[in-house]
Amino acid sequence: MTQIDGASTTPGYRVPRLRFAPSPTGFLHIGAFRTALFSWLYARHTGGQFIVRIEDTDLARTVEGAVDDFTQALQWLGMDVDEGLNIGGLYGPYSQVQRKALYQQYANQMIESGHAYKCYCTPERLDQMRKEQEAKKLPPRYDRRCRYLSEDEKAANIAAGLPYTVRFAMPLEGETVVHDKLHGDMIFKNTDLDDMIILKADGLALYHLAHLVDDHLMGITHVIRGEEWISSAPRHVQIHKALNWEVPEYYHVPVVLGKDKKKLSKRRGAPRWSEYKEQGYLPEAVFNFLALLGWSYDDKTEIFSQEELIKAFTLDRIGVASGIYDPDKLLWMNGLYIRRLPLADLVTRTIPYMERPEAEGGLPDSVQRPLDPEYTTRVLALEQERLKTLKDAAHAVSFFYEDEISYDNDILIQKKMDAAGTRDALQHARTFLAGLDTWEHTAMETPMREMATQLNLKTGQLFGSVRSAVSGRTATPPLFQMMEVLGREVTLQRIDQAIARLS
RNA sequence: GGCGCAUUCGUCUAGCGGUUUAGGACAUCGCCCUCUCAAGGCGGAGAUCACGGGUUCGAAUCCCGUAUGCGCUACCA
Repeated sequence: MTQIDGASTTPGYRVPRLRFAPSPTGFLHIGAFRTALFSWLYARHTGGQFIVRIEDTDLARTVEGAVDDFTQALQWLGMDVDEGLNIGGLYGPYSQVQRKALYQQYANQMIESGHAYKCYCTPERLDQMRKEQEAKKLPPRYDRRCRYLSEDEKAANIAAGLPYTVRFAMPLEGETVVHDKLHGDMIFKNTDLDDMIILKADGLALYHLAHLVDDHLMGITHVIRGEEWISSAPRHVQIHKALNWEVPEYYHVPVVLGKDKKKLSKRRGAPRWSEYKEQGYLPEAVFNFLALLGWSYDDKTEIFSQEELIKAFTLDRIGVASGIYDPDKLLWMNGLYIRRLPLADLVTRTIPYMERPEAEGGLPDSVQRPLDPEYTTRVLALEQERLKTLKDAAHAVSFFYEDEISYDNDILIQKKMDAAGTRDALQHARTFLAGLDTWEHTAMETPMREMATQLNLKTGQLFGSVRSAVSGRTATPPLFQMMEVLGREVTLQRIDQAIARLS
């Protein structure tokens, strides 16, 4: 295996190198990508590199398809990767199972230097020890039995071929300082740190060793990770010392909490990232929203394009307090991004949602696919500012496409009106509309306002009846523009049907 | 239990010793606009800056306690 020591081959100034290192143990929710986003933004802000590495040392929990899933997520969010699995790079491989020998090499090195030792304790003994400690209300911790094995005992264990793990020999006194750029210096007593396992009995490294070896070899300069790692950070600092390696800059960012104030997790109902795609959220809106989850620019700016974010993003403006993620605000932001979309983009991006089967939130199955892009452009022009998600469109505009609309007769009859009066009003409207020279909304409004006056109706009453007749709805885009798009034939036909319903 | 991190409107946040009667955004309420629904505009309500002590002429801002929340405490990451 040829490896390049990234940290030592580039003396002096190093281009920032940051990584996203998920473990493929499940499908990620958007909170998980927020940390990746910070790394990506900083890499792009500084002209550095963004690396993706798979932390797959836990074979038992590895989930099929997980790597594909987050690869797609990065793509969807527009986070391009400089090095990583399936892409390659100078510091590969980028999957930890393929780097097994490397971890063993450094573990051995530490055994030789006295910074680590082989532990022959069985899982059963460990379990029992933990139970006893808990019963005595003591902090559960390895009792370091194998650290003090005599040479004879060691030889006997080796001769017997006993399986072993490798543990890190933590300093027995003193303290460890973790320099964190967000939290400042965090000081830990070494007596609170135990001799954790760094190599499992099967020879594979644990996260504590593996991530650090990789970060070093891959020349990672800034480690941005969730604050759930703070507790183990002093252990990582100690391993760096034992290996005589430089500690990267740590940024422990707050976890994202759900409504229940617990760490966002799939088990607690946090949607997968793909849910947002499926529901018709725009990746640029999700990206913007995610960036604001624990990071802020100033006291007012919160809408940023990706380019603006790259320009504005600095690590020092990441906050330290955990925040509850607010789906309402994301929904608002998505609506805002939809409104700002050029119409042509909106159409091409919305049509796939509309063409989905009815059962999946698309238009009624009776509507012919594929949709006419030109007609749909005219339809969506009227609906754009009313949409919160792309998926909303199908329901909002279905009456533009249906041959038969169904509705309750009650909605035809407006306040302070009766069936006969409504029928009469619709008849007048029908006659007028049928006689128009050109079918343009600008030609409709003024005459119909006059008509309302003549009929002794409020415009709201007349327009409301016509609206319901033509759409089967009570909430629609502006009436005349809607009728223009529907066309004369459909409009008149639907008014006729409404009149028939009231007879 | 131990160790650690955090604590400004319901929520996200600005604030880094005096410019603050604590600013913005979402949500909420009201008004305006208006053919409905939105969008938009204007305005209201909403935070004794967790609490208690210090330091200082002066603290949301610095220090120390307490409380609460969260995280870690695996041959998981």
